[in-house]
Amino acid sequence: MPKKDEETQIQPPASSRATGEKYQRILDAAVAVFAEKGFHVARVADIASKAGVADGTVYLYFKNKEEILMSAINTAFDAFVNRARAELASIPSPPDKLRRLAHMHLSALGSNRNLAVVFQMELRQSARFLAPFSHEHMIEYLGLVREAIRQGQEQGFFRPDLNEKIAANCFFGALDEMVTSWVLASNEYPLEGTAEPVANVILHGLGK
Amino acid sequence: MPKKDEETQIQPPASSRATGEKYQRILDAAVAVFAEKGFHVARVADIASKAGVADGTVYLYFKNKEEILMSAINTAFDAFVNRARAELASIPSPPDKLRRLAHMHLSALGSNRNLAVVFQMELRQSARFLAPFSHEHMIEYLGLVREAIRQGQEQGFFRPDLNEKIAANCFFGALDEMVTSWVLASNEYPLEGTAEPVANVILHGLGK
Amino acid sequence: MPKKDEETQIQPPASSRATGEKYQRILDAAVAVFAEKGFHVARVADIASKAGVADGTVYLYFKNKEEILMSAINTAFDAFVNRARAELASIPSPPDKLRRLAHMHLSALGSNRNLAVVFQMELRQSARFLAPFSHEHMIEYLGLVREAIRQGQEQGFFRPDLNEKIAANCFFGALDEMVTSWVLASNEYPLEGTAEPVANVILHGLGK
Amino acid sequence: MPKKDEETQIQPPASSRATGEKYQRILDAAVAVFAEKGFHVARVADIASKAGVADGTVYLYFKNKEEILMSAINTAFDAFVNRARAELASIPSPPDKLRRLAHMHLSALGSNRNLAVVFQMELRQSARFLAPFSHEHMIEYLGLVREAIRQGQEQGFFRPDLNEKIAANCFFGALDEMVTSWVLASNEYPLEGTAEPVANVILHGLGK
DNA sequence: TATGAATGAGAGTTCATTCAT
DNA sequence: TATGAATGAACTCTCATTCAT
Repeated sequence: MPKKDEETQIQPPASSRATGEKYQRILDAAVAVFAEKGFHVARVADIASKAGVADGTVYLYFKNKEEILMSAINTAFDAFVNRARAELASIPSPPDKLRRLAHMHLSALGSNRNLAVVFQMELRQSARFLAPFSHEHMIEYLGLVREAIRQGQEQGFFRPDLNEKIAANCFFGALDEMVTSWVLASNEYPLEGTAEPVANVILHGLGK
Repeated sequence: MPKKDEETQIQPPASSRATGEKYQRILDAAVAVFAEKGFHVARVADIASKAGVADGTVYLYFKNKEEILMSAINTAFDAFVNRARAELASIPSPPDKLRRLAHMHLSALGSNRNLAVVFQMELRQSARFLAPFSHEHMIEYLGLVREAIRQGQEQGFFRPDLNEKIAANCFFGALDEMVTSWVLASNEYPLEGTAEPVANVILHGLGK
Repeated sequence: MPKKDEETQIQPPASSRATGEKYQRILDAAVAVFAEKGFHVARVADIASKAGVADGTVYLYFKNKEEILMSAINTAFDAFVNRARAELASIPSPPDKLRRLAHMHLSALGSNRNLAVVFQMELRQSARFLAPFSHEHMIEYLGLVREAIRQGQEQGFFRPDLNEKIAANCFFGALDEMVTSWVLASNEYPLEGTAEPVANVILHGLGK
Repeated sequence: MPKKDEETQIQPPASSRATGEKYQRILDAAVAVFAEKGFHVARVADIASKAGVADGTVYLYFKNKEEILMSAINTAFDAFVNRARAELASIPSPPDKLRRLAHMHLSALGSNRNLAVVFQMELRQSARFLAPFSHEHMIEYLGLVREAIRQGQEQGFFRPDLNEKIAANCFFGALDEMVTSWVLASNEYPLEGTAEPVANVILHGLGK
């Protein structure tokens, strides 16, 4: 089980000031404000104010408002995909890989509600209208899923006739919907707790 | 097989039947513009221009920009849920109900790409930040799915230990991801064509 | 002798509203504000306020602040050069042409102090940093001067060994400096009144 | 013939002789940046960067951005007027004085294009909107010209009926226009080379 | 109903200047 | 002296909405 909080910690790029302390504060504030109001309604002044810096200071760390969102998404996504790839490498069984991914996915977003809100609410828009960089991450993530499914088919765990892309979408879509549902829910419950039943349904669905 | 094009036709409210033609033109233009630029970036002037009316005319039919989006979403959602409810009533087998829903879902959005884009890109935002009315539709739709699942459990088609809400999320999430994936794809393919394999995976996953 | 006030009237482009009334008010206000503060220090809000319109209204008539300045300069310059060309055509004697140009030059700017200030203070900058269009006018104007000088040389009025471009610069420079000097002077005096003595010096200087 | 390069060298005030080197570097950088972008568009950071110092360092030598421009203009103007006064004192003939001034004027600016650009583009603005100190220099310079003209009239070289101020403006205006024309020209040519013909025209114009 | 000119609040971004180090 | 991160006031331009015609 990964340490939850660090999982989704957003890290400053190497180019930043040594400490990155203010960078981090602005990024955290931005995620909170984006989560509360949505990217377009959020004002840079809100972010600065929440981060406890002057408006202009934001622009010492980020080129513009869009870059703040992109940084938040990309950093978290990057970290997640890298951790996921590393962990999967040490798991031989394809079904176990998917089960592990389900846990990681729901744990990562379940441990940082603001980030989860931003991912569920802004990621699709950003994939379409902002830098398509974030979409690359998505493709990479789905690539991990597809790889595991392919291996599962080869090793006889999953039905070989299933279209691998559709299967991956089912897996990802189910997890994604769990997060959306959790984000929109007013009552709090541990998101990762739903990983097993979801994995169960999908793995069973993929199996023979 | 449902008649595709009419499925997602947005209907004017009874009060403006007389002028329905212009109402409809504005709504269609709005969906196209929202699909192209996203709600926040779209300008009311774009919509008016695309609808071939003056800016001010838009406000004779809609209170404000937000109401245009809400009308588009609600009208389409309403129509879809009503049709879905009606169709499901005539299908006795719970698995067949879900299979039918998958077809309707993917057919409805697959037949109107602009509307699909708006649903996939704007619905979540609107559920959170705009009138939560659209979320009601979502709950209603998921209610249909849950009902079918519950019946399937009662009738022994599906595993009785599955949490019905989670199962519904898996079903809906898988379909939703197929649409998102289709919307973001550059190459064109018939969305409804993926209904069978997706239903297959999920139904198999729910089964014993 | 031309009617002074109409000489420097700035006219709206054909594309404008039929009346151009507001266009004209904004342009006049802009010239006054630019004259008072200089282009960069002048705020669009100053112009709008002085014109008695809302800030946004300015942008219904001009693309941006720079275009306001360019319009003011180009319109006045255009009108001047066209009038000058027309008048010169009816004057056979080259020295009389230059004498007439001196009067027109000083009369045009002497009848609209704000415009004169803008020309003397902003024209050079605009020639360098803004659209070089205004510089084209300058070249056109100097072309008229050079043409008259060339004719004067051919007809034996002026020394044939004088470089025509340098001679034109002397003529224009002398007039220009009279305007600058008049603009910077605190005491008021009729600018056109200096046309004769200036023309006298330069024409004498060009003569044999 | 004067030594060209030193002519327009900007000197630090006595108080900062010790650190004159950095003072000078900032001033030179400022002139270059002002010449390139114009005073208002130039950023202090540009100047600091070009001078190879930190932004804050600029403020150890100058009170503000405006003072940098004023210092550059005043220092160069001061040096020029002093040299001019000294040289004229040793020239007995009024026409020769003017001829010498023409050479000095065009040589001084012709030997430092950046400074020439700043003088031609920014001096008028600064005379009006910034410290009127630079205007004092102008009056002083024109005073030298007027003095020479007056002497020329008394000694019978120039027509006695000419208004001395207008005559001085013709002289200065012609030179000034030569500089402006040279600054705006894309092709390079030695500015001082135009001193003789210009002086020729004006002196002839002033003569009997 | 329909128009579209006019409004004016609002937000992102820049940059001269300061000051703790 | 020198630095450069931080500040925050200021300004251009946009656009949803209104209303006189």
